[in-house]
Amino acid sequence: MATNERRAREKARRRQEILQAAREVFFERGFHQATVDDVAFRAEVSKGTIYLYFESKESILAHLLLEGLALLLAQLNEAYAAHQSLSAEERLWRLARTYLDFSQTHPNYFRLMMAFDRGRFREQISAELYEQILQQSIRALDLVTQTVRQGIQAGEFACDDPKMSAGALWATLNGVLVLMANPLRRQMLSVELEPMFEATMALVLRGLRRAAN
Amino acid sequence: MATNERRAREKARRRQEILQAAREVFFERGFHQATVDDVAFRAEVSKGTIYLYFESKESILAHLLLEGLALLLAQLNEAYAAHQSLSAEERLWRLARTYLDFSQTHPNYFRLMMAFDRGRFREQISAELYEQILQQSIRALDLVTQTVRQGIQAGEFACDDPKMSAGALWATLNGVLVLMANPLRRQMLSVELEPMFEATMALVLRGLRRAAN
DNA sequence: GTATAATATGACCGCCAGTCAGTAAGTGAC
DNA sequence: GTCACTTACTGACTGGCGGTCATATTATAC
Repeated sequence: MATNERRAREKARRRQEILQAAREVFFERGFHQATVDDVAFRAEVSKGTIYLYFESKESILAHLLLEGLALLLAQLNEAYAAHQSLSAEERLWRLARTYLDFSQTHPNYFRLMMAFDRGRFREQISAELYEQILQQSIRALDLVTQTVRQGIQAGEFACDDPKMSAGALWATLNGVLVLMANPLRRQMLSVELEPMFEATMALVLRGLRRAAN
Repeated sequence: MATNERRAREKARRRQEILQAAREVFFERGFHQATVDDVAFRAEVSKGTIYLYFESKESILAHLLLEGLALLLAQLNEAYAAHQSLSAEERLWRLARTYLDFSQTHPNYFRLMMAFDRGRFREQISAELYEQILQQSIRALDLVTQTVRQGIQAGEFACDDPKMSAGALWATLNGVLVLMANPLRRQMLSVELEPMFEATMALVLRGLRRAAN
């Protein structure tokens, strides 16, 4: 009875089609402007069907966020793996730049990530899904933690808690990216994203270095 | 014709009453859960009246945000003015701690601030109101910039762009506060807000100091 | 070919932000 | 006091949307 398998495959494909449609619609019109009917129309499916595959509008968004996280993680992993021979500081730079790059090439996914910790999202998706997303983002952070740890072992960095330092670094980058995402803010600070990003990274990494250096 | 004055006064009071009701309702039930009818009921006014005083639900929220910003600015100004004799680094600590303190004692206002740069808000309030909010937040940043500048002049800090450094510092604090606002994140990082905040500040300030130190 | 299960549909519901025709209260002139 | 007029307020109503469910359609099994 291979029928069941085929069924499962078709079901999965349908789900992907809906997700694809949602990606297009949400990214084109913005989550709040987009309606579930829009998604249904784009997916060539009735609205009811959407709800056979996802619990809610927010849940669809959450799955898109997971996609984005997977993408980011892949890029970070690549950056992490590719430069084992470099100094920890240089590798942190690469990781950070990968993140910056991601935020620029996939602004929609990035926006989703930044929105995740906030408000409704948390309340409107299932606990498992929520935790899944959190887990993924922790994985990204672990790459940073590992690198910091290696930097400490190599005597490059002077700090006693790599986890905390990694967290601080991560929070800092998020802070900069969010702050600078707003054109009017950039204008008022009269700085562009890249220089600000560079300066902030330099500042924090300087703080991380051994005093000797 | 003092009548007009009284009229204006009454109008202003009504407005304040609505704002007061909105503050209570929004903070109690959350912005999205709360309805305009709730606010109207609490203000003992019909829904229509609400819309005589505010353009939209979001606009009410924006005015609450302005309140919060005023409160924060007052506290920052106080902290800034009170410790002129201390070192720039110590004064940055005080400013940062004031901010941390604000985020804990007025979590609702703080949440509003963090939400401000994101999504709908920007799209759903008037351009003037939007810019007004931005201006206020820039004022807060200016206190930091001033302090950094003084630190440079005093030879405490080694950096060439106080504005950028202040921006970096500000972004960093925001990043930490947002990241650590989520209980599950704290759990996963196994750090509490305060230690993380301290560690991050220490890290950045270390980066700011003259190498000599 | 028929019984059964799996999928899909779209009219419908409840909710809510925002509107507007209508009402009430206040004001100034005489 | 009352009339004309302005200002302030009201709440029933509208349109739009997320989500549901009774019904229809299609596939499968025997």
